[in-house]
Amino acid sequence: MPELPEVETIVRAVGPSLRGKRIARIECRYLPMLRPGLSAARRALVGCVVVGCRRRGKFIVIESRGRGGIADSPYLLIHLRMSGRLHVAQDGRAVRGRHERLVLRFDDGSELRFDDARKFGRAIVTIRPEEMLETLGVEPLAEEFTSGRLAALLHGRARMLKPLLLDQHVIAGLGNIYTDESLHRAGLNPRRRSDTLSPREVGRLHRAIRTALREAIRFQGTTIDAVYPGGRMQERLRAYGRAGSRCGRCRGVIRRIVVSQRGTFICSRCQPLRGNA
DNA sequence: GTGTTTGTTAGAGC
DNA sequence: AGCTCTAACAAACA
Repeated sequence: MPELPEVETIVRAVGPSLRGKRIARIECRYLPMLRPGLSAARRALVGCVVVGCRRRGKFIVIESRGRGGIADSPYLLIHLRMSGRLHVAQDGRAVRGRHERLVLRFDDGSELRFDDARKFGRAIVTIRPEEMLETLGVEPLAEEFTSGRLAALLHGRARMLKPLLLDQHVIAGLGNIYTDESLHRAGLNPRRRSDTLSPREVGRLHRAIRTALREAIRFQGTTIDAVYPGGRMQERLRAYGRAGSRCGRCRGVIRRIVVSQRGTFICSRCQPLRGNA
């Protein structure tokens, strides 16, 4: 479950080593993951040079350029979903992952490898990335994501906070971990209706989302066993995955509940549904 | 076997 | 009509 901080970490790690490389070959071992198909992907991308690698929500956006100039810039969009992993192998012969699905080989012999145990991940080749990305909501770390902007998003609908924050069309990048972390830091109950928050509460939530995400990026994300190894944020999570342990703020106990079919971790003391200013 | 995860979609309900 | 919620689904693993 790589979320915004994990995807950002991957982009920062992989992006610089991708730029300037020419795609020489594409192999795909699980065809349903690749749209619109392997032969179309090869036609579009082979021979192109990678010119950019960035993140939008939980998407990794790889921009390339062919010989044809500005009109000829195909994109590869990658979504890791639950179990996707991405890394660059400098030597094409280095050990392969156990669930390797897609490999871009570059003309210098290095490879970009997409490994995905559960096959939910997707790779999309397109010359119009906006079509995939324009339905995404605001970037929570962008300047435009102000407290006022969040207030409008919350007050404009009457939904429970948790499913609202998880909705990629509203805010792009939060998943189960950082939604729970943000709500805990803000002292808000995940079942709280979005249009009942006071301006102070909106401000707390705004700050909580941004600090939780920034801290997670600083610690290179949360290690999720074999799915996403390497980050150190799991040591700093305050609610997610901590059922039974004490809340670091109020000495309450973190409990696991289910909200909109998702496992949800809250402190029932400092995240009450009512009576919280 | 059971539970867990993401995002999309279909259908129900208000 | 439009919004919201729920269930189902894809698939693997501990």
